Amino acid sequence: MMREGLRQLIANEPDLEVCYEAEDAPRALAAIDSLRPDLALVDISLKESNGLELIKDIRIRQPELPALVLSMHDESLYAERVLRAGGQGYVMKDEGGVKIMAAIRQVLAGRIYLSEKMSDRVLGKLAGKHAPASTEPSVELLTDREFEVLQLIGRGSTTRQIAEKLRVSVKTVETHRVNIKQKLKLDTAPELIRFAVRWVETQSPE
Amino acid sequence: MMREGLRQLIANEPDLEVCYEAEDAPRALAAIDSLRPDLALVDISLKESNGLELIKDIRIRQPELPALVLSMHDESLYAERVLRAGGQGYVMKDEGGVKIMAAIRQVLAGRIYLSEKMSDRVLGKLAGKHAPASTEPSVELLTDREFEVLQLIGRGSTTRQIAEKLRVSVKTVETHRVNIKQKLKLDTAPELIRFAVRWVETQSPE
DNA sequence: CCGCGGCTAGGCGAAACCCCTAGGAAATAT
DNA sequence: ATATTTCCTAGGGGTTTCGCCTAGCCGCGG
Repeated sequence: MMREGLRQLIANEPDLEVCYEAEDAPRALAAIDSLRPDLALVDISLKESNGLELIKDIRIRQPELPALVLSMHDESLYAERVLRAGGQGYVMKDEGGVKIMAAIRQVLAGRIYLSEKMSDRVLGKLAGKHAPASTEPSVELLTDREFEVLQLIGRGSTTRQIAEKLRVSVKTVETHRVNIKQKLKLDTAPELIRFAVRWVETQSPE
Repeated sequence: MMREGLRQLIANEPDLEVCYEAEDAPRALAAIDSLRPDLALVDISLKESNGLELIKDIRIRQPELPALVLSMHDESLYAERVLRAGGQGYVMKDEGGVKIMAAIRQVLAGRIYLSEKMSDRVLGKLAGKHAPASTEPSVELLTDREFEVLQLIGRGSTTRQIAEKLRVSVKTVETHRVNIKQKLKLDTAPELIRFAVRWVETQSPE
């Protein structure tokens, strides 16, 4: 149904045309090879395989073909991953037809599309970069001590518990937290904890 | 865009008509009062207020008006809560037009609609055989409001932000947090956040 | 009618958060 | 060799949240 609405939206634009709708990634790639579209709209909420791999495959086969990702998630992490995978834009499904069309046209014009709040977060980190060398965000900017604190935060420790474990003052831990937030461009304490929890999870399997 | 596709879908049915599309819950309720529709389609995507409250409000105002919930989440917990709140059905947005129409017609016919796997789970649970085998242990102890708070915590919101979003006092949110911690047997605030983040992640996998 | 669960919210002290500054040590640049 | 930067440390002070109280209101069910 999502696709139906999207097709309708595009069909209303006189200068745009939907040349194919793929059920899955293999068919999408095959169609891209044969039909040579100007733009690929990728739904990243696909169960069964993920859209990021599809974007990477598209990038390999046709580096010039821009990919605009439609997602139902509003997480900046996804937007970052999309850009790192080589996608040209990221727009949420519930954004409304106007914004989606704006995204489509912006990407067709060769630009990157991100919603404002996303671009604020993401742009600074990986603007212009096309080398996906580093896997995770800028965690590597953290010092050893900050890194240590981040991990303890990610395990659910309180500031006091961290201070005790590291044998330092609570004030010191607070300073580390502030520095971590700045380096990771996080605004609030809950966001810091959330990031830490996620990061710890990705680091240690299970 | 979602709405556009949905309207298109319904417009293609000769015997069905879309009488109104509401931007938010208050407008929806007002329109329900004046237009007296045969069915309410409720988007439960939980950005901006929540659909459960809307369903309850609908139930109060017009007990005979059936509500079919459209969601992008596929957790059985949602389906259960929807039914408990008085909804007549639960269907996922990416289900395809055919299934969505089937759901609409089934609910219009006075029946409850659930996807197969959900009805299996929900009915099985009500039947007494306890085969949860999924999700965290005691999240189901939470009330709707607590559940909502838990999700916002898991998305990295501060207490204040949650209070603003839910339009209640900070104190109320704090009370909810305390109750959640008790029910989930969590000791500290960071542990609560950690749990919430993990739980939210299991709801919308990458 | 009354109780009970759920949502609401205030009081209050302690803890955490946030922004500021700052010293000493080690690494790095000049 | 000296200067600068970086890192770890930590305090001051004001705001916010936490944690544990109590408590009113309402709808539902015995």
